[in-house]
Amino acid sequence: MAVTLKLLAERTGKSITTVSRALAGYDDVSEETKELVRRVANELRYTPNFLARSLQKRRSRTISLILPTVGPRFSDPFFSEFLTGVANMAAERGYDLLLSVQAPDEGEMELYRRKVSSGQVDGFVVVRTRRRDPRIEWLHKSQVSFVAFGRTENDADFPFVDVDGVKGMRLIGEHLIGLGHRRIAFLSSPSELLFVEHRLDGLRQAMAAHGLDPEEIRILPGDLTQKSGYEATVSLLDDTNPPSAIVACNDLMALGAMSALHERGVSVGSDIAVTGFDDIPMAEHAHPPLTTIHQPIYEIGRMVCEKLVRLIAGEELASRSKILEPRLIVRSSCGSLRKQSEQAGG
Amino acid sequence: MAVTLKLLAERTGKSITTVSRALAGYDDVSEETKELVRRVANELRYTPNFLARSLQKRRSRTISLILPTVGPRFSDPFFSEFLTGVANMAAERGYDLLLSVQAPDEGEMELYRRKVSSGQVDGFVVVRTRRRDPRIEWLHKSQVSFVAFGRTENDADFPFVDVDGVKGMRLIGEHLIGLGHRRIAFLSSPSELLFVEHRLDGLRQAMAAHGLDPEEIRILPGDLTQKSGYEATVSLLDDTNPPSAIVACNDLMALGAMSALHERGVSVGSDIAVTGFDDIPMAEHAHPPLTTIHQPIYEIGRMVCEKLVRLIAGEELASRSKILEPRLIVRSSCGSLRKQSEQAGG
DNA sequence: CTTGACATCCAAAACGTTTTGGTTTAGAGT
DNA sequence: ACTCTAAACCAAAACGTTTTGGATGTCAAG
Repeated sequence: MAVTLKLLAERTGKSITTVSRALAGYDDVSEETKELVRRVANELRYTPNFLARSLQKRRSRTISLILPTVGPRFSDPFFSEFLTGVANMAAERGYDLLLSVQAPDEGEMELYRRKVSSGQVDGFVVVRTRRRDPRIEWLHKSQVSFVAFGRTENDADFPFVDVDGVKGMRLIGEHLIGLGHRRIAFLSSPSELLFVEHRLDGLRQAMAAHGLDPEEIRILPGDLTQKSGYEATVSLLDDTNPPSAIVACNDLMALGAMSALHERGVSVGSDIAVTGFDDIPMAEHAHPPLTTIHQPIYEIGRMVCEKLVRLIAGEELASRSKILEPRLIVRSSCGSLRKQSEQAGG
Repeated sequence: MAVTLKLLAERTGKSITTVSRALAGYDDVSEETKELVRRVANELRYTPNFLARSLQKRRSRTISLILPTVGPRFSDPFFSEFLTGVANMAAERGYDLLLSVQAPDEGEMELYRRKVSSGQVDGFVVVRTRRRDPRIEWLHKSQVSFVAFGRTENDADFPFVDVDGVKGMRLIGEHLIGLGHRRIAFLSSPSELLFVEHRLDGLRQAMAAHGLDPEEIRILPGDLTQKSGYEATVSLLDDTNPPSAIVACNDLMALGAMSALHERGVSVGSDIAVTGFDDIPMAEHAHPPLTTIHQPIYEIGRMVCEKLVRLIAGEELASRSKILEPRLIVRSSCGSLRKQSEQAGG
């Protein structure tokens, strides 16, 4: 049925070894023979059996990405773009991408272990890193190739790509303080995720740098979803002394906040400032467009994957880790500068 | 290094055959031996080599999803949820998911072919079906297992899951006409995608059912992105006789339209009605919340995957295809009923 | 004592590659 | 005539499973 080396050997009158080596381009095969083999291989549309090859080479040219979902359903606007970056780079380098979904529980580590010891994958892309991350500890200890998107608290030196969240949120803070905001609320999320901590730190640094007390930041819990941004904001509005600026730790929560504000008739941009973080596609088209920090998420996906492929190939990485510079995108959700001066003038 | 059947055989003093059959639960192995083998396998943390097993069984227990991206980057809010559905069901059934990204060009079919003939995957999930879809033609002809999300024009009877777009958009049409709208614009996209055609048909049917001329629908080109919804709407607003309702063929375009309307100071809901299709998470939190058609996208992912797994296992499918009933979600982007009556009263 | 049935086990082949460790042949050098 | 080298080739082993087709031993029935 399938076209195998055996068939090619019969058709060319050569041995399986020779056919194999001809296709692989070894120079102990004559030019004529190579030509012949290639021709017949093309005619019969020969495709090497991936399983047999991987079994023998003990390399599967496959990388794994295990998505730590919380509920059964989740919706991360980042996800598709990051994944496309990873998948595109993987394809360019001749790798395949095996995707799994697994809640961060007891089963999680077992899944990692099995993927490795079954010979299925050569390495991992780790996403949504946690403060103390058992995945990274295990992968590091087991000497399995991996690259993370995000950092952890344990000081183990492992390869990762991340955006400088501290600096990013400092930029947001500076921007808001520059616009005159003093009463700031921060829409947070479970502190298990380290990047949230980074972002809050950045905001605190900006406060401190301007002689303001970082303790004055009003911190509200959330879980990164629009819904939780909405709910947190509703509770804020019932307060006697509501903040003049709402700093959300991601865009989704910022959009939820804006939704609550609209509902209450509070005008975003003039009555209150709202900022996000991530610059998801929706941010630009929100109403009003959202001031936020841009993360080049597609590029990050590519970088993570490229590092991983290098690692698997045994190359030395010039730099194990890379922290990207954040970029402040000023839109009108904090009031445009023009508006500010108008207000000052009026 | 790795724990193999050979090692287990040595440790238990049995043959490789017996160890293999013990673990597989055959009843030509004594209970004691099974117990012994299981114990040792657990102690040594034996994991079957996936590649060797698949090679021998000629089944990889892996399904493939090849994402037909347009540009290098894309952002589909559906994607993450659909994929999670597929991946979750795959995991439940003991399957893995291999993800690739490939533009719909010459390379596309070659990729499908290679995945099959390399023995890498047992079947495919096909997404974003096109009117005449070479992927489906080829898979059908080659007798490869696959399930599609969406239909095609060619009448080949293949398994798919889809939402009844005609009916969905008819519901939207009825709703708008019931609210008194007559001048309707439709934000379309390249007609290569069949579902867009279905949706337009539904709108036409609603018009015709109420004695209105379907030809009166003003159709504007687009490409399913917010940006194109925005641009189409801007061009509409420059018109002398702008429509009273904008029907977008998906939510993203509807959000782009709303963004343009806000910018021009047109009030969505009272001055003009806007509708979407899909019910992405953002729709609920838009300003105003978007009236749209709900698609249970996570469930669809699960259904598609389950059908595929069944097909691969050689089970007869009770129903090869499934067309889901659409559900109209009325929010306030067309004006709330209360508002309507207020207007009437004033 | 033979036969058959049954329970338990296992050697070898197979899946399709790549790698190892050769062999064969022709021609050059001495 | 002999050895050496280089070019071209290939048989067999290996990767780790599962399956095929027995083999062996025990016990009961005849």
